[in-house]
Amino acid sequence: MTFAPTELLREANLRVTGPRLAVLAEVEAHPHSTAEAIVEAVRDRLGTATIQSVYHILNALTDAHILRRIEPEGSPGRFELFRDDNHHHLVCRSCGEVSDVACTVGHAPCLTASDDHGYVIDAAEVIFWGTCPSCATQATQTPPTS
Amino acid sequence: MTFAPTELLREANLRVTGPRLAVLAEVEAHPHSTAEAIVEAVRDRLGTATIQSVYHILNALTDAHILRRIEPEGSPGRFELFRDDNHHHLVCRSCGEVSDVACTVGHAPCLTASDDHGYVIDAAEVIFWGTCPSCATQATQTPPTS
DNA sequence: CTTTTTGCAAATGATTTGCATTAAC
DNA sequence: GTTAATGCAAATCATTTGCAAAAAG
Repeated sequence: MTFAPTELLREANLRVTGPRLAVLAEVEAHPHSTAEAIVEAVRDRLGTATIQSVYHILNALTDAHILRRIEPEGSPGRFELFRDDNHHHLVCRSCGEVSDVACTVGHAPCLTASDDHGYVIDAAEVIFWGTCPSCATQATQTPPTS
Repeated sequence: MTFAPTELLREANLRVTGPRLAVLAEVEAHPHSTAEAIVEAVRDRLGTATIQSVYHILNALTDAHILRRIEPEGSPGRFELFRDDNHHHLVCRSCGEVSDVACTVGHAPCLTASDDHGYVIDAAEVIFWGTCPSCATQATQTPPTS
C-alpha cells in the first residue's frame, strides 16, 4: 500500500529527479507498462521525455531492485514495481497483455528445481501462456470457413 | 531416443532440405543453441548458410512444433527440439547458459494459476535463474577489495 | 513445372552507448 | 562545485521482410 517513491530512490542512493518520479508514478499506476507506454506517460506529466532517458531510468531502477523487468518472448519488455511477493504472470499470446497471478503455493520459494545442476538458484519465474478473454472472444467471433 | 528428422519434416508437410536437416542435427546435438551458433554449425556441415535462412528455418520448425524457442531475458533466443515432456529451464544470469530441469511434479500441467483471470491457459513456463557452477567459481576467485 | 525454400539486401524494433549539457546534492 | 542524470545522435543486436534465384516434389 505504502508507496514512497522519493524514499525508494534515496535508499538506493539515486538522485530524486522529475523523470524518475514520473516513471515510478506511471509504473505504480499501470504495472506491466512497456518503455514506450512509460515515455508517453512521462511526456504527459513533464512535457518532454526521450525514450533513451526512460531506458536509462528503467535500467537504473531495475539494477536497484526498485523495478522488475518481465520480458515476454516476442514483445517488448515490461516493468512493474519490484515486490518480493513471489507472484507470477499470465501473458496473452495474442495481444501481449500481462496479468498477475498469485503463486499457487503462496510463499517463496514456491518451486525448487529437482536437479539444480550445481547452480546457485536465486529466482524461479513462472509465465502462464494463454489467450485473454477479449482476444478469445474475437477469435470465436471469426466465422469458421464453411 | 528415436530422432528421425526427415520424417519430422514430412509429417509437418515441410520439404526435406539440406539446411533444415543441418539445423535439426545441430539442435539435436546441442540443445539450447542460439541462431548464431546454429548458423556456424550449418556452415561447417554445408559450406554456406546465411543467418536469415536459419531464422526462416527456425521459424518454420517452431511453427510446426518441431522446435521450441526459449527466450531468456536479455540474451538471444535459444532453440531445442520440441518434446512434450514438461521440462523447464535453468538459466545462468552471468553467461546465459541454459540447462534442462525435469519438472518437480513430473507431468503436465505441473502448475495451475490460482486465478486465471478468464484466460485460456495453454502452457506454463518456468525459468529458474541463478549462477552456473563455472561462473560461481570465477566470481569467488575474484579477490575482494581489501 | 509448380510451389516451397533459400539467398541477399534492406528494413525494423528494442535497446544500448558516447558524449555534451543540465540538474541534484 | 562535484557528481550523477538527462538529452541527443548514432550504433548495435536480434530478428523480420520483400523479392529474385534455386531446389524439392
